[in-house]
Amino acid sequence: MSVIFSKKCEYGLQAILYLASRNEKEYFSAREIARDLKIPKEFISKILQSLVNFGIVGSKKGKNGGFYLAKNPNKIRLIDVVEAIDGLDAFTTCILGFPDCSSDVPCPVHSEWGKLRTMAFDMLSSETIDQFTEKTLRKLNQL
Amino acid sequence: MSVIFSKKCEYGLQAILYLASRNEKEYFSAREIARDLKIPKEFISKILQSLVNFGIVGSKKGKNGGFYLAKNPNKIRLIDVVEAIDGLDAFTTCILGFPDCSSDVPCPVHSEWGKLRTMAFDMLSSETIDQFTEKTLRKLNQL
DNA sequence: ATTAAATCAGACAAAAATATCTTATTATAT
DNA sequence: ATATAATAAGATATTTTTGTCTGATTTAAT
Repeated sequence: MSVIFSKKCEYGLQAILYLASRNEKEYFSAREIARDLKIPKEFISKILQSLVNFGIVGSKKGKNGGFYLAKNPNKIRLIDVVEAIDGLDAFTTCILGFPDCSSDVPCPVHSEWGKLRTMAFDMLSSETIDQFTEKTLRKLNQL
Repeated sequence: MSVIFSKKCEYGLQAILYLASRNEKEYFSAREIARDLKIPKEFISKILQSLVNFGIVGSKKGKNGGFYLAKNPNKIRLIDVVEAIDGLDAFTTCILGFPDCSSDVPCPVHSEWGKLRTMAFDMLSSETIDQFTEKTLRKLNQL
């Protein structure tokens, strides 16, 4: 299957957008995030833990604890989340998997795809989470 | 890991480009394709078989047999190969995996990413294999 | 005719991604 | 103090993807 983000990364982005779009509480537990986004609880829990290690998300243990954004949403870029979860290999390695593809000895589709990939990277790099919070809220209300 | 094409699809595209760029023989065996492209023989064999079923590649059994392009390279679009191997789901399903994402109830990044994905789709749809044969030949000579 | 070399089909194996379970630790509410 | 509910960490299980093996059939060269 062709795919752009791994499931982990999809879920991570969803969770980040979820956290950013709700400010009625300080902490959101993995349980409620999982319920609302229909993601396995233990899985999203693991993903959030790794985002905690990257400093994007914060957590509080114990009863009534949970997760929260550790940074201002206007300081979190989509690419940061992608990098934390999936890494940036997809933006640097050869799109066709030719082992020795480089700018010097490019694979046949190198330059064409390079453009597209650069666009994707730039888009992810320029767009911050806060730009999507309204839209996310609207979306969550529909679920 | 974020990724655009599956390994199968990468290998399939590589093999198609390989076939299109060489015309010194009529048939190329899975063995030599695998050797030159450094792909496991049985794996590329399976992939080529599925491309045969889609009518993109033809095959001849028996000694000195092998695979060949069943169509003129200027009639084979990159998207055809992708579709045959990975399907087109990546171009239609929600990029963030929101289960109920649609144009009516779009996910937060729907329209932004929609543009990019449409571009990718258009690029793959407009580009045919013959446009890359020279480049592929150059690439293969370097291996 | 026989042998060698190829595709084809299907079963099997290994690795990676996704998902679940279990236990420990922490913090709040009662 | 105790019970409850949360994160954290690590082991385990399942599923999907990737890769391998075996045998059948086909074709050409010898």
